[in-house]
Amino acid sequence: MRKITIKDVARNAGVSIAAVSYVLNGKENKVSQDTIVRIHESIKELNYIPSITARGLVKNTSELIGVIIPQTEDHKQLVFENPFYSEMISAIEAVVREDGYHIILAGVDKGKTYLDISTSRNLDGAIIMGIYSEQLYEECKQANIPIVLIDSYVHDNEFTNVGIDDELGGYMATKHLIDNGHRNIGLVTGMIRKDGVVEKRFLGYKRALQEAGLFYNPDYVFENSVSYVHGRSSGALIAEKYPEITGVFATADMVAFGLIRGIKEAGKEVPEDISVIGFDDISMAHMFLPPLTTVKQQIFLKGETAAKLLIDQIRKKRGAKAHGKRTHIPLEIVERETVRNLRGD
Amino acid sequence: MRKITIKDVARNAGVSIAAVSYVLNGKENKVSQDTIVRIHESIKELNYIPSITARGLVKNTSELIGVIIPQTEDHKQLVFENPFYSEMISAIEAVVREDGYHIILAGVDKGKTYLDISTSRNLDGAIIMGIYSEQLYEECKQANIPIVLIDSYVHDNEFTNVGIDDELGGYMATKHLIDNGHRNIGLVTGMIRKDGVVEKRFLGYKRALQEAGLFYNPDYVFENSVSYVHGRSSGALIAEKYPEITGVFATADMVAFGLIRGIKEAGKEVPEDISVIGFDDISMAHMFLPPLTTVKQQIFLKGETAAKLLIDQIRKKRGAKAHGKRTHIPLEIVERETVRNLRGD
DNA sequence: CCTTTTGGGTTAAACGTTTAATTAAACTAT
DNA sequence: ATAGTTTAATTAAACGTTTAACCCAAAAGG
Repeated sequence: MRKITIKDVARNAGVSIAAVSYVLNGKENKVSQDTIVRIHESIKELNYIPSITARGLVKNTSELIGVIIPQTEDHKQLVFENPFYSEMISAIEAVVREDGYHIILAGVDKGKTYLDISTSRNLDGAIIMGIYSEQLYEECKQANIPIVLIDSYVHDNEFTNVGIDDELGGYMATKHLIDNGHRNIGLVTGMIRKDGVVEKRFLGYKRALQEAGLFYNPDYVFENSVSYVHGRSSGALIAEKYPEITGVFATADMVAFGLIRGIKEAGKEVPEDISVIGFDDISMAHMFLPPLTTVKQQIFLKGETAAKLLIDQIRKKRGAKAHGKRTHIPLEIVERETVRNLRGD
Repeated sequence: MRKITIKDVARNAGVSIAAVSYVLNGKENKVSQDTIVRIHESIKELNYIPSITARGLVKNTSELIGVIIPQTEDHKQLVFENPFYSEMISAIEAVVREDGYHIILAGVDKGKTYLDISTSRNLDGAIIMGIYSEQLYEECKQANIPIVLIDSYVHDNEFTNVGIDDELGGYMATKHLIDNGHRNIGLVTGMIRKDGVVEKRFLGYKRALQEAGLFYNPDYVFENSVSYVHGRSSGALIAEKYPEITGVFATADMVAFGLIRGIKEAGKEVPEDISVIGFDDISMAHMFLPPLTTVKQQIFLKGETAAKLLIDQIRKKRGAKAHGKRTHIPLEIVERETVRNLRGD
């Protein structure tokens, strides 16, 4: 059966197309009460659903929001190993749905660039999670739609940022270990890239050490990828070769899980022999055994905040562009069972 | 700066709009070699990117694929607690991207129904995960686009199904326990609904019991939600009140995690006192401590398969509609450390 | 009673494409 | 040289909306 269009409704109600469009758009001062109800009846009767596509063409909108998330190395899959992203997406979807937007999920490929997606799809806005090449940010500017960056430290007035104070987070984690009497503290982490979130956490780690008058030992930082496997091998390594290390800060919960596994495989116990503190508080953290002590970032709130800021910006399009604003979601230590208090002994 | 359209390209290349469109669509027999290159040059020069929206209007396509996933009870969030879905989505996105499609992610709300989304967005196809109300399936038929259902047992020739043999899975899990010498076997599971996946697994559980000449004891099935918390409370309950139970089949890994926690909290050990087998093999299963023995379903393959089938159907639109086909992804037990062999003793 | 305003409606252009129909020129074959 | 065919281009309608511009009748103001 043919698709019903505004034309059918108009005919059915015995009015012009324009009249229908006016009531669809709530411009009710243009139409008499009588016809309004007549039109509504026809809409119901015919089960008419307007085409967002057609509307988009003339209004130059799409009611679509792009969500760009990191991909695996081979550019094949979206990086969902870390549930972190899913939780955030869930939050984003929830808020944009309220305003009739949908999210389109995409990785950015070699061939199709971000700009391609944005302009060909006529995105109304985009949320970009993670860190990418300079080129991508350039493209974003050209795309000329509201964009909010999550967990990125590019400082450009074009973009709104939401994230956490990673330096503080690193500091808090390390300090928590120190406060519990640890003095030789390892750091296991992904690649420390200039202006990346892990660099900030690393900086926080160093600050806490310094503040406590502890010596920063580069040998104690195990830098590779933010992954379970890196955690696991580092755990084994630490347990076997660094008996003096009593506490380790893993810059992501996933890493912490691997770390604990590695430590146990090497015959030591957590937290009896080695304490571990993670970062993120993904939902798995409290389910893990032993339940993971970690720096909690409110993932859901983060996604929600990003989405709200984006919607705001889309709304007042040419209004006050929220220039280079950066919102920080608060952090908090959640103590569970992987950090031992050396002081109490 | 204004958006560049096909018109600009045409002007720049000194040809008609139609000519440009023809080369864009590879109908190169309609255009001379000379002009083809001239047009390509203009495209490059102006950085022209075609509007999918506009094209969609005339071709009646959107190059958009809807992915419907379950929501939390309150209909607020997408159900991402279970990483299961994220993994599948990642797979789906990967394959549809190859063909230039994007996925739009949505929960189905009270207000906006599935049909609304589908027709207003002019979806080219949809993948629906999980089980919904009759009404939704009715709407789907009316929408009249290719649809593939993942993990659903609605039998209707309109839909292509991909899933696993849940009955067999339940059987395999239970049999594995039996083969390891267990005789009193608990089942902890979500609500057993007619024609739902958990019902099938439950049926498999009973079949394995029966086949082994074991008595089916309704008291041994702990039916509630597929969630960590349900697992946890059931674990405590089993450990405390059912000393005769030595093995438990949890119908989802998430549940198994909770189960193990509950058992340990009640002072018993896994697998020494009670063995546990899960279902799914989400990536967390091998990271868990102890690593979880489970029935592995190839989640990624499942998503991939669904996506491929959908694309196929979209392609040969009016061609052979893959009528009511059901594809089963193979299952396999992966033995890790939560099932104890009682026989060897 | 004439002019202006207002309410309620319609017409038609525009959004950026695709594609059927048409035309014009250049070849082919006789 | 003529008719027929092929090639390469253009024109214009169509897709489903929105919205500025226009129109007319009735009400309001003077």
